[in-house]
Amino acid sequence: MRRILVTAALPYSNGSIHLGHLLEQIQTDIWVRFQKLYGNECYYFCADDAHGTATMLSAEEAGVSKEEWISRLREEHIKDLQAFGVDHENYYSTHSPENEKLTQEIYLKLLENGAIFTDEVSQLYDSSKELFLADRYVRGKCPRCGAEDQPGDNCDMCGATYAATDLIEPRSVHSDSKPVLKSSTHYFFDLAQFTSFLREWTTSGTVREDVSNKLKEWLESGLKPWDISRDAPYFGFQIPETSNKYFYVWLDAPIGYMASFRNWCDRSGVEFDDFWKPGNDTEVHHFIGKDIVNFHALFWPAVLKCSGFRTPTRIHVHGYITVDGEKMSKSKGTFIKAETYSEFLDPETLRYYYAARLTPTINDIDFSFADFLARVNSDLVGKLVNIPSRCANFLARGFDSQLSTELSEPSLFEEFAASKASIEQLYELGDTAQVVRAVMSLADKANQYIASNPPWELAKQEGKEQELQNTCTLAINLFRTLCVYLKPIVPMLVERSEQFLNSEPLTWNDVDEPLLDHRLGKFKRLMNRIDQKQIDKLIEASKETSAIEPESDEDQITIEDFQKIDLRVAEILDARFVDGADSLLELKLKVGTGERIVFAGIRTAYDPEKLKGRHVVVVANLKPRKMRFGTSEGMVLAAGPGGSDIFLVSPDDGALSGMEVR
RNA sequence: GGCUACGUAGCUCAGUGGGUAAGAGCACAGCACUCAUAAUGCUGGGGUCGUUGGUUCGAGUCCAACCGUAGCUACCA
Repeated sequence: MRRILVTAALPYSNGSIHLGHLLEQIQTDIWVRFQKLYGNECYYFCADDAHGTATMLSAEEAGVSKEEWISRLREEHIKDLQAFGVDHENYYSTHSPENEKLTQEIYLKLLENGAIFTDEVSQLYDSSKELFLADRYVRGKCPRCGAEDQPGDNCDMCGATYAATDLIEPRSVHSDSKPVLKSSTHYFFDLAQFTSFLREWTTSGTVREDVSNKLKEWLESGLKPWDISRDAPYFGFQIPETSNKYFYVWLDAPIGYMASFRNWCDRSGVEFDDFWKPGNDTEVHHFIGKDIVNFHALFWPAVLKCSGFRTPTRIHVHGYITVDGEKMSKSKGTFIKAETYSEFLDPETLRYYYAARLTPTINDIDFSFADFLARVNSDLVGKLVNIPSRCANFLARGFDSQLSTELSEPSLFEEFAASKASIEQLYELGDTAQVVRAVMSLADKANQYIASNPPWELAKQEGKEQELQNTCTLAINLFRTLCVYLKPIVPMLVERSEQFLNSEPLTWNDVDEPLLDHRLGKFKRLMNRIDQKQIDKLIEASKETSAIEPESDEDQITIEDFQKIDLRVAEILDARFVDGADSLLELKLKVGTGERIVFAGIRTAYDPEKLKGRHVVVVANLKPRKMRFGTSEGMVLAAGPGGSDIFLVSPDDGALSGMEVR
């Protein structure tokens, strides 16, 4: 049995979890769940990355303490990740006593081993804010192409790279003031001492070849000292024996992996040293995005090596996420937060889609809504869930949900089991795209089997009862095998399937032994199809209101157009649920002297009892519309994206039913 | 600008050390079926493999240049 410690990169304490974080967290979670299901000892750790200038300034802007700020975000992050079934042993924070202790211990080791030195650095300084400015926080005209408002490291317009001091008319983004050059002592880690170690380490199977090729550039152009200190004010850990120097956030961030683990060791009984001291046969795996390879595959192993810890077993690097072919955009509604996603769509659909797209390469992954809809509906609902759905009834009706004592075609069951070894390999490599393809091709075979031994025909024939039961038994067993294979990817769907199978939680080796002579649970719908409308709502809700683009002429209406709409104040006389409608409430409205019935899609946000007596605004001359539940004679106005965020428009006190609104 | 990757049917991808006539799933069209969430089964159309040039008896595969996309470029994290 392997003993494996796994980490995903630390989300920064400066914003919500979004599709990008989820790609990595889900990828890692799938890998970990596979290892556990397979029978290995595997632990998954993460944390919020709390330090740095950005969190410090955000807290200040929000008017709360830094501790309050990061603790709020951490709570939110944990909640979001749990909704997507991401199951960490511990989700900690880099701003923790364990991390401070480890960071200082490691620093002192580096110092003791002669890898730390100091040097004077002159850097742009915002004297009104009394803050040294990272290149990112200085903007000005590009020295090459003259483009306005470019950051201090490279130009977004022409791609030039330069130093912040080269910018024309530089200004601090914090105060708009002109920065001045100021000198200060910085602490450096002498990375060059580890050149030959890193050359060896990066080419010994710890990273894929494409990643090590990229790292060659760093190694061959000569490793420079790494600046690991920042001047006060800075949010981080203070460097021992200094009064105003702090550790750069990227020094303590990866140490946060260890700290999160140590914090958990203290309550779980697992030995910290088993995983972090050299000479053990345990494994450490980091999952990261391609943007932070240098920190994890150069700085981090060198720091570990120098301070007497073991180095990672493997660094798994993934690409970036784009949405419909473009970078996520707040104004287009493609900057999708975890919370918004889970409001409109089943989080597990994202797990499946990501799994279907993830390979071990650093290629970017495009979240294409059309592809997403098609894959989830066609694969999970049309193929997989369809199998029990088409057999369960026959077993329930004729056989009291009892499986037969033998399989009609054991060879087919064995064929499914024979994929086990190759699927293991694919999971281990992180090629879940191929796992999904392999499993879906098996699901096709299961459906073909049913089509060529049609239960609905057997059910009509006298004396074919045994054959019918056997056919359905095999189909259910094929489904069960597929559940085992997909369990790391869609654990919640498989859990519902386990309830139907009326069996213990499935384990990897269950694919070898069929479930026979066994009573199934009641079959319930295992998964719902995705409706395009849900996606539309998700995009709408993700659009930031402040990012609304100005209307074009064609979208504008005249005052005459507007006057055609008869808006009236109405009093809600009665409100009640509509049977069979998930989102509708039936409202009885008093508009002036008349009464009318309006169906409003506000059930997810309002309790009918609380609506009685309330005044709202209604479109009074809307053509009545026949619905399944009755005729709706108007429309009440409300704001918001939907779900629990619907806000009825009400007049101020004093307005009377029937009054015109204009 | 430099570096590392990527570019194959409408979409997502597979194409082993260059070698039969470029594959799969989805989407689309036709047929069949009606157990199943308009699910399933069978059949079919669709590609100058980013562009140009080169190496070779032979190139999607190797080389070069160019175009496009992404990331990095050590002080964003």
